[in-house]
Amino acid sequence: MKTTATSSSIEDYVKVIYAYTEWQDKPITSSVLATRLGVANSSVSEMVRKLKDQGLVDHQPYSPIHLTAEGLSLALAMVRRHRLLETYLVQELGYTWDEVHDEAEQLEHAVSENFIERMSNKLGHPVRDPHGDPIPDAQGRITMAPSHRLDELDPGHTGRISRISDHDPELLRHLESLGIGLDTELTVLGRPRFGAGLQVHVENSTHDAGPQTLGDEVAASLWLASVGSHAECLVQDLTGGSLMSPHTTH
Amino acid sequence: MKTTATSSSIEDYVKVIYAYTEWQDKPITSSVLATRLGVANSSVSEMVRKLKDQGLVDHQPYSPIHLTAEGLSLALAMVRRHRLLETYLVQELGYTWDEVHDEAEQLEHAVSENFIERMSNKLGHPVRDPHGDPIPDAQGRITMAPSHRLDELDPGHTGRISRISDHDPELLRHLESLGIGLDTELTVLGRPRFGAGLQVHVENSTHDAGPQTLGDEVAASLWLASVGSHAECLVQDLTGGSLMSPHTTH
DNA sequence: CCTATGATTTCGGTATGCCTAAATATTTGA
DNA sequence: TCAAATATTTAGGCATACCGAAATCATAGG
Repeated sequence: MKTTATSSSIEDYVKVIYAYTEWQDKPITSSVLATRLGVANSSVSEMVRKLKDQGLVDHQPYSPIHLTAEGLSLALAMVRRHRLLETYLVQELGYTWDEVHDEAEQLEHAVSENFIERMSNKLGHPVRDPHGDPIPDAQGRITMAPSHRLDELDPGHTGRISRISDHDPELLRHLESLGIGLDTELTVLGRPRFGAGLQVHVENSTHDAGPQTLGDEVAASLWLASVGSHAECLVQDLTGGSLMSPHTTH
Repeated sequence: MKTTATSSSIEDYVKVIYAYTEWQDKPITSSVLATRLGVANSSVSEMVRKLKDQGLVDHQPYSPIHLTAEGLSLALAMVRRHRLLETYLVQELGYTWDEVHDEAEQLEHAVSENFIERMSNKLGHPVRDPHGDPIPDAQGRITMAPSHRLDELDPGHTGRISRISDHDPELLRHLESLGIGLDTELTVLGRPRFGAGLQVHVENSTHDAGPQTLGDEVAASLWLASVGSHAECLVQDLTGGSLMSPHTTH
């Protein structure tokens, strides 16, 4: 397993490929990858060839792109970096939820393995970031309570919020004002007879304890873990050894 | 004052040019710059032309290189970043003196202005780093007690160590074992009749309190501030406003 | 079945920042 | 003073990573 040098571009490509399949399993296509990275399609074509040469992805021309075991390992290393950084920025430097993403995006390519492990240590080796996204351990293993998107649950389900999509900072602020955060206990009441949205009962609310209606977009951004299940489920493992260090051009 | 985009290479060039004149005043030459940056002379020639085009240096062909006011401003911003980062890594993440340099070298190009100011805030806005090197404030102003290199002082001088050159990590460890650190009180006794070295009396020593002999290299790595003088002297100022942000390619 | 449409790749080109080798300028000392 | 040694710059190239335009592939609809 020769660890070829990985540039920060390569790290970004691999990370985006991984991210696309984290919460659903269709593999990513060239054009989606281009959009997510903000580069031209032609740039992706070239880079994917390079990633393939380096053994980070499997790819047949005109087909979707899959990570190899080695690519997955690198992606998980980057995800670990990103989420530990976000957690650290919030807990140690007082960043707000919506400030951290861009900062972490830059830092993840610049910090050393030493830095990462010292951070993890200082934080007490957290297994999830401030949004509830799981943080892979140094071996690339991911642990997370089995969860479902709120908008896919039938009425009656009770559980605690285990993940909040961090795509829209505005939405994060909206949820805060509703008293909904990580680990908030919630019961799904159902969809109102007419009109949109999902009615839920927020348990711990410091606000009014009554039922609240969440917009469709909001409900699709929340994951619920059954309140009974304390099972932490090992979602991801890498056969063989420790996470590859991204080995940036230091 | 248009702030042209500065790459991390440009930041390095400007920082090294500045560093060369920080503790003596001969301007840096092309080949010294090349050595310090670890690049070929020809690369320096090209980059210096570019720095000149961007208004960061003054330079006539075949002559030494000077920073312009704008270049100085950028250099001070980078020095501020570097030294704050070193201080932070030592104080908050338990790095040792000799581990911090390379890490800070990478991070200084990646962190945002926001990150820097949050760090400075958390550290209580320190004015010097763990080696005693002054940290410019956000306006580029440097404050430091007037000091002299130990090997340039006449016998009888008493003062406290105000700076320790961080070039040789081994030397740092050696000093530690001698009980000499930042703010250690010291009296210069003189040079022994024959042979090399400088005899000093270490005041606060937790070790034996007798006179110790420092090698020439050691003595040249220590700066002493007179113990009476509590004057903090403003060494550097930038006419006009705040430090330019390096504005990395974020 | 076969074409039109959209997705993907290939083909020249650009910018950065580095290199070696060759040319040119400066300095030094015989 | 002037040639040899040294310092610096120019010239020609390379790698990375991007672009737009043109060519090629895949597939859905008629």
